Amino acid sequence: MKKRQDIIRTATRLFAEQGFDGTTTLQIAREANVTEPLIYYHFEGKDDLFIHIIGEAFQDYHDQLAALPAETASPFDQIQQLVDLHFRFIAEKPDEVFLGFSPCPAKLKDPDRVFAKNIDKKNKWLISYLKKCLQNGIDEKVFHEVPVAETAQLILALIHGIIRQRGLKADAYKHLNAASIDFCRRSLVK
Amino acid sequence: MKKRQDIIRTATRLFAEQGFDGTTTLQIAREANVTEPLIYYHFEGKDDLFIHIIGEAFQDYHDQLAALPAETASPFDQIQQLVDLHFRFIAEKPDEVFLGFSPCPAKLKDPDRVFAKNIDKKNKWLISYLKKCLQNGIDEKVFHEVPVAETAQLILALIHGIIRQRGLKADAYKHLNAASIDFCRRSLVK
Amino acid sequence: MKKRQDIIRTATRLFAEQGFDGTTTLQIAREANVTEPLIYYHFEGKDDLFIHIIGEAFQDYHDQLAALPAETASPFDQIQQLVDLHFRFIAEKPDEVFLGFSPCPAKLKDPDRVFAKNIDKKNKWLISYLKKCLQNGIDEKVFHEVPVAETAQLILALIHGIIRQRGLKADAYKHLNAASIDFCRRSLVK
Amino acid sequence: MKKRQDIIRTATRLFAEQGFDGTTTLQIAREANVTEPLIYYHFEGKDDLFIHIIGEAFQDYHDQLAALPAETASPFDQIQQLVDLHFRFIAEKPDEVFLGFSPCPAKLKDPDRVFAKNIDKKNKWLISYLKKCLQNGIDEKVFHEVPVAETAQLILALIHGIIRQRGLKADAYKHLNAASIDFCRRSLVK
DNA sequence: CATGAATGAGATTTCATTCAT
DNA sequence: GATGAATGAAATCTCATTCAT
Repeated sequence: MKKRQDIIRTATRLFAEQGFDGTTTLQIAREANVTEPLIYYHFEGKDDLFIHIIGEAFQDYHDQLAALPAETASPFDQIQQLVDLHFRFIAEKPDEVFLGFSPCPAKLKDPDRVFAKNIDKKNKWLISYLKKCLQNGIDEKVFHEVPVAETAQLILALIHGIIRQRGLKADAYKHLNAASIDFCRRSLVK
Repeated sequence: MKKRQDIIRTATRLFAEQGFDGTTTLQIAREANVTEPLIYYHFEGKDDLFIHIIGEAFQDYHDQLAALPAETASPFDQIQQLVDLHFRFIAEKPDEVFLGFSPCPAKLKDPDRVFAKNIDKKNKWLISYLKKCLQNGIDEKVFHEVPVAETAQLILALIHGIIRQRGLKADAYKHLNAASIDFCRRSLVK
Repeated sequence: MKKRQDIIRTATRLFAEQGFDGTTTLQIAREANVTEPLIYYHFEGKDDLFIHIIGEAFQDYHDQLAALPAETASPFDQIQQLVDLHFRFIAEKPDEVFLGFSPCPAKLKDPDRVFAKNIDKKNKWLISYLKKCLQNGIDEKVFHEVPVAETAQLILALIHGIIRQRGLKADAYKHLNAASIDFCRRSLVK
Repeated sequence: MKKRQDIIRTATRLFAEQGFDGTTTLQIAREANVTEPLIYYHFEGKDDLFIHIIGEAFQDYHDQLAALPAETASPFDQIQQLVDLHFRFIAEKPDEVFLGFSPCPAKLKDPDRVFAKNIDKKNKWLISYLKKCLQNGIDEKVFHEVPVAETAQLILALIHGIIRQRGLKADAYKHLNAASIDFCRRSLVK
């Protein structure tokens, strides 16, 4: 059972570092100190292993998104919570987040497009959340009159861009987090 | 000679859509309406084809970077020029830019790490450019007192994030461009 | 193009000798003096190779069945023609016939059950042909009053049984053919 | 101890349905509701399990063959007894008989060719038995003057052919048995 | 008896690349 | 320039079998 975790941990790292297609099952096995067939004992195949990893990451992520204080907080607080959440998640599980925000591997036989739909849904949810916050802020006259759709897209792009920057230290994320919040606040709040 | 262009065009698109490892030479050949050996007539191999594509994109990109009005413009103008440049480039050659800002394929035998070094150099140049602009702005008291390193990284992340968002229409890029500039201006300029 | 035929010939023999599951693609390649990937160049896979072989055999067989002189001949002549046809076919292409009368390999992904349906159709056709001949013979009072369904099944079993006996010489088939015809004639014709 | 029987029963069915090579130990275990290692507790391996099944079937079969009333009966009675015996056996243990009359799996490591020799011996015995009966019948002027070797082979083929027809009901075998006996009698007995 | 976990050997398949023409 | 045929190397996956408990 420990070896199963070794496989998952190693695969997560390698998939994030080299991509799904750039990672071989042999490499995963070697770096996890197991034999190749063990991967097939615990998972149905390379695809299944990947989907399992993504699934777990999504689960965790969605739980945290659902726990966001939706109504009570002020518009900017809500945005800050969203940004903070992502920074926390990045610092904690950089590989998983990276994979979760990467395009679906072309070869992955995903007949029901579970994968693609999840990403799509997640992006739509984030955009919708940001748009709501921005609109509220504008309506309440606490935000400048920014173009809502574009600004939402832009903040999301900022988050994406930070996720893609891998290999930062925990400290660096903390400073970057603070700078990002300040950057957005100055731009949005009157 | 037309077929050579077909190969390059098709390969560029497929590499961007599916990644280097996720794209086979057979697929490139089929979608370009040529036979596989023709790829090897025009290029030394898959790696060479990829490097050629990246190289052309970099060339173009570096030329445009070099043409940025370094000294004369105001600090924010300089930042705007950089952002605008990327937006123009994205709208014009989305696949090439996407590839240029993607991590190097793990399997690419790049003994001298030409590829990796180029990316590194490019990122360092951009960060350094942004830091210089920000420092100037702060020194000239036209910018707020932002943390220079983090803010540079953040603006770069924003650009990266927009590059990763593929599939937008030309019009969408225009609006996003304007919104981004305004967003940054409000945040930076006193 | 010659090598393609070598693959087909070798595979036919090996599939007949050892069964589909008992034959490896490496063995086929070795005995056909080609490399394994060449099999995959000419066919989509082991399954496809097998289906191709069966398909060709069936085609040939069906054409010969269709050429049987249905109406004109006397009831026993019709039966004789059917038996003779099979003996000719066995002597000529023992492996193909053997495969054509074997159960479908369990592992063969045959989603549309083309294979199973073909065998079924063929058996039904043969039984129906034999029943018609027998009924005609009985009605014309040239045959004994045998139970039609069972006797048809029995003659078919005889043919099957001979097909399963592999490794006979051409001469042996000739004598067995004659003996079979005489055996049936004595049993059926008054 | 019950599980041992479950393994044997399931393996027998699967080997008959899918062939030795087409059946995996995992499949046997699953369909017998046991775990794979239990198969290895009760048998030395897949080969051993198969040989055990064949062995039991042969034992039973040989005992019945030995009990055939050799000398006392009339020539045709002897043939009838042989045919009846097979029909009884088929109706009772269709899978075992089917396996007993199938070619030896290519992969079965059978260094002493026990398996192959058994089949050979059995076929030779049957042919020799039938030839003796036929010769006796001809010598006693109760049979037509048929070619002995070919006719023996032919009757054996008939039996083989019926064995290969799987999935018939008990009733169907009864009728087919009667029809077969009548068919042979009319053909042989003056 | 019984099992969950693990593995060595090997089967099927893919793919970048080359050869002969 | 261009191609059909072919291949070495390696990737994914299967399977009979064993080990530790």
